[in-house]
Amino acid sequence: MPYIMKTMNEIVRCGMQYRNERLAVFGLKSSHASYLLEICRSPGISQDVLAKRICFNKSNIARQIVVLEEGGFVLRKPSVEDKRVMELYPTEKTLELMPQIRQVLGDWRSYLMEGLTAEEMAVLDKALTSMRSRAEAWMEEL
Amino acid sequence: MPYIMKTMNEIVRCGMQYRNERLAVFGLKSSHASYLLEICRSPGISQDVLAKRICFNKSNIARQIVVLEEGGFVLRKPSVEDKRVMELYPTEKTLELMPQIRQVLGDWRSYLMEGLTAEEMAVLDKALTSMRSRAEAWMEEL
DNA sequence: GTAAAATAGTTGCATAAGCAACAGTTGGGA
DNA sequence: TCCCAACTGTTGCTTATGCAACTATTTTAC
Repeated sequence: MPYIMKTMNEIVRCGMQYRNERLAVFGLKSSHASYLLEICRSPGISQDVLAKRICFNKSNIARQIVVLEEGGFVLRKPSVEDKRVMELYPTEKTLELMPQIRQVLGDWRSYLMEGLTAEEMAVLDKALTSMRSRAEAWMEEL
Repeated sequence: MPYIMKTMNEIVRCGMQYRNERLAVFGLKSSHASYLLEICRSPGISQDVLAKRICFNKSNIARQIVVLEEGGFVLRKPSVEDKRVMELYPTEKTLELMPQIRQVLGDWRSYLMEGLTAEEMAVLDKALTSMRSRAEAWMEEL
């Protein structure tokens, strides 16, 4: 199975285009979904931790978070414990929007995974989770 | 398993950085590996078909192929049957380089998949292949 | 207690990518 | 036959991304 990674790349690129199309009505781009998802999961998360969590360069986080803040999707609050960090919070607007965003992501996932058995899905989930943790481990050591 | 796609995105982004690092010695970037792999698999492939195969926008293909041609990695030959298409061929240099490129891709794959059983790998392969064909089917219909 | 190292975020720069518009070519239908 | 639609590739434009350098804080070591 020499083409697994290539296959994954292609699925991911298609997914980006799908999200770009479906999220446009909310004024969001493909990558913003990851940002908002993670911020909602961990309100108060710092930009640095966010960057590592979703494997983006911290400079992109900085710039896209500005966009999301200007769009009223995210609040940035300086941390009181550590003046270096900016805590990220979802706005009301975002919290109300999340079900629709999750719907878009869920639609794509369901469409792609149609035809797979529950067991295959479980293996896929387990395997990908393991692979991600290894990928992130590699990233950690510079 | 609501985070499968997000997990895949993250694995893919890490992989891009891995390839960028390891392929730099050959004067190649992350995405070039996909291009060369596909051109070696189907010598004479057109830019349009290549774009669809690896899920890239055709304008990127056009520009990156110029880079690869200038670097001596790819030959472009106008098709005799259809004057619109440019046939893409690997150069000798590329053919000699491919084992090393495959090695880089293989190293990353092996590293990521360490710990998975042969059966899990098989399921992963089957599931991803199915998902890719569905993803590409979606792309087809504009 | 202070200096050096590590951390969080920002910004400048170069580049890769997608979209849309365009030109040239081909093929099918009136 | 001729015209229109579909196709292949190119280019202009905008934007997203990564890297490296920088500032400002915090932590660590002496």
